[in-house]
Amino acid sequence: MASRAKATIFDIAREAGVSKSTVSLVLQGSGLIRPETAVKVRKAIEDVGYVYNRGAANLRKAHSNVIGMVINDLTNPFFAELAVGMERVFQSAGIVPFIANTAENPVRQEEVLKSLMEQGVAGLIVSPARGTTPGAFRRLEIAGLPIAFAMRRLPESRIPVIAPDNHRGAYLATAHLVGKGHRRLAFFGGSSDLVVYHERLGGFREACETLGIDARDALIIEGETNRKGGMACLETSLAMAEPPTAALCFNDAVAFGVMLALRKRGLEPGPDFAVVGFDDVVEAEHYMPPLTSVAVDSAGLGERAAHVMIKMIQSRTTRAEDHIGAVNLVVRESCGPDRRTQKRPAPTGAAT
Amino acid sequence: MASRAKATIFDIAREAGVSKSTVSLVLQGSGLIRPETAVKVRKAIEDVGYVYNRGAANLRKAHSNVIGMVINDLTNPFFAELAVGMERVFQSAGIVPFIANTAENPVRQEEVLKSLMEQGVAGLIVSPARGTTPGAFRRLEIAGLPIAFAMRRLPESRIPVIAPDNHRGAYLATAHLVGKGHRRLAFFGGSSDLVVYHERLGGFREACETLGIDARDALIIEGETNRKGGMACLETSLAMAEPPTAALCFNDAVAFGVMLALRKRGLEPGPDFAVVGFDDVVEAEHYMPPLTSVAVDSAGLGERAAHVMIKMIQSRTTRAEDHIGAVNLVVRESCGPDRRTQKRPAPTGAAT
DNA sequence: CCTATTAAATGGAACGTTCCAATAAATCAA
DNA sequence: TTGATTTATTGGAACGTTCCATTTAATAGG
Repeated sequence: MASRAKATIFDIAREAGVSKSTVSLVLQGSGLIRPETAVKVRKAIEDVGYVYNRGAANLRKAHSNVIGMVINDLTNPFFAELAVGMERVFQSAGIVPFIANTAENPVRQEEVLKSLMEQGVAGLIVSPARGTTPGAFRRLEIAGLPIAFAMRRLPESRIPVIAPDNHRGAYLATAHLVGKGHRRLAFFGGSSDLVVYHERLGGFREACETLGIDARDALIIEGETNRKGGMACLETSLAMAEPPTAALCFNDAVAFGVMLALRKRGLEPGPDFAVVGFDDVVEAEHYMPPLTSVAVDSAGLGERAAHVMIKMIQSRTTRAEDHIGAVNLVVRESCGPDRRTQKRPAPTGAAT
Repeated sequence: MASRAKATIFDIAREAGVSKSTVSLVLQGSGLIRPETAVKVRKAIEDVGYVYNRGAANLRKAHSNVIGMVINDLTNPFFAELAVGMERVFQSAGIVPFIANTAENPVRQEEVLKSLMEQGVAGLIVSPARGTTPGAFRRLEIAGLPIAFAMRRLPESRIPVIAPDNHRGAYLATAHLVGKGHRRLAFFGGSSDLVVYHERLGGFREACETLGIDARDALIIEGETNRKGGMACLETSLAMAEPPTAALCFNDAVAFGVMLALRKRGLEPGPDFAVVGFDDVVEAEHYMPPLTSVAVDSAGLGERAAHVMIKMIQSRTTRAEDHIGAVNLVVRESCGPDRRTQKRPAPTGAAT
């Protein structure tokens, strides 16, 4: 109820019988003030119910202590993990991370970015929304604000990126399927407006080529990056003359959709059709059957991104090296051997 | 690279050949300035690469335009939904919501709250971390800051709450199980340091009583509110002399764990043991079998909470009515009839 | 006991806005 | 034309800090 006018350092000063400057000094933990004075002041701070006004302080101080994390989809545990990882390291560095969600909407992203700038953030970590225009960050760049991309990157941009090794992940997964004897491989889900898509698809293609598999474009089926998209992909693929026997999915959500659709058709994921996901979200382990997936350690990438940002801020630069995080294929039970090729002669050996 | 000293309204003023006051006026979209002047100024704003300093503005203005949303676990899609719902309405009200995660840690929560206060937020929406001490918000309350709790409440507190009707949800779910013929009902997961737990358990108990079921305390098994907790609960319950035939789970995660553990024992969730969850997260629909659960519409509650907050801010009050959101039981396939009681006479009718 | 040195505390200007009171310019009524 | 009114624009003070240059107090050196 009360809400009497907010207390300022002047109120503290009066209460403690010192000057405002002295109060400011103890607020900053300066060693210049006599311990007994500090105690006195701290008591006054408590008594008047003071809350520090960081906005006023930032008016004078060179840099603020808040950084913005702009996430494209907080609802996706995968990105939420990323945010949580970042938070962890920022917290222990005395930096306050504010999270904002763009809901995969570039317009919203623009607004959010503007707000964060106005708030005077010291840096920005962004997982850009799908459909972000290449120039969207140009203004922030020339303003000299440290920015890093996490998880996703923009087509042509000099902004440092912290992301998993999508290419290699896809390669590993594809090789795994080939090792199981599959020859008709599909790539399900995702769309070409995402750089990640090209990276993962690139790994898939390279693996096919290297291992002597014919990667027909017809089996590369774009789609939504969720369960629904996965279901749709499976349906179209099975309607083909020569349907695939296995699929690498753009992400786990797509993979779950594929498994759902298989079940609906009375097929058993694994024995009847091999599916591997990407991201290795927590549910992957608990699904029926447990999903083979490429683990990317998003929390770890978040931590990494936070460290990069801290370094950028400290060295007041806007440049940093990219960081490509290691991935590893977690083999579970969603990939049986190909029943057809099984009877045929041994698979071709892998080059490289 | 550049980062020449930040442009201020004075720079704009010089560039446009007007006074700083004029610039301030156009910045606020005042109707007092001549349109042509406004255009001139806006051009200058663009030219000098100006970014508004909200910190400086807040120094004068009564209230800021940012509100803080403090979430106990962003990793849980359930709470993430809540945040997303709030964001939606704040955005369209010109309010910038900053999300902070406490990771269910009261200490962290304290820090986060402090930061948000220092940042000068206009209000706070909080889903308090487990183990929050009753006095944790006392200071903020007496500071006269509008606060609302979402999803969770604190034992004794006058702060308004926006939460689902946990009691009724649990009642409905329990009645459903009884309707299926079950007589030995268990309540799995959760712990008594959560108010929500008491609410849900209360609904369970009331339903048992009303429907003439003997709710033995032995069958109320506390546990972690995740898959692991669910698995543990099932194990302990099956080790009993007279094990239950059905369970209401504290939330969906617990329910998933229960189903997992059933499978592991060669039992089929549904036919062999009925399980119902709470929250109705997205996976519930897609699980094997699809999980019967109490839907709470967290995004809707988030929107509601945001509206309440906006009203509190506008009417500069710290009081508001609680809002208890409707729930509804989504019946899917995880609850078969009790095989044992099936052969017995018809179940007792429900009173009330 | 006085001066030089160090330690503590202080006043004032500055940071980038908003808002009020005041001015200047334009319009109107007579 | 002149004063009254309205419309646009402006200077100055204030907001709550930090930081620098000073002042004051305490201590040491001779």
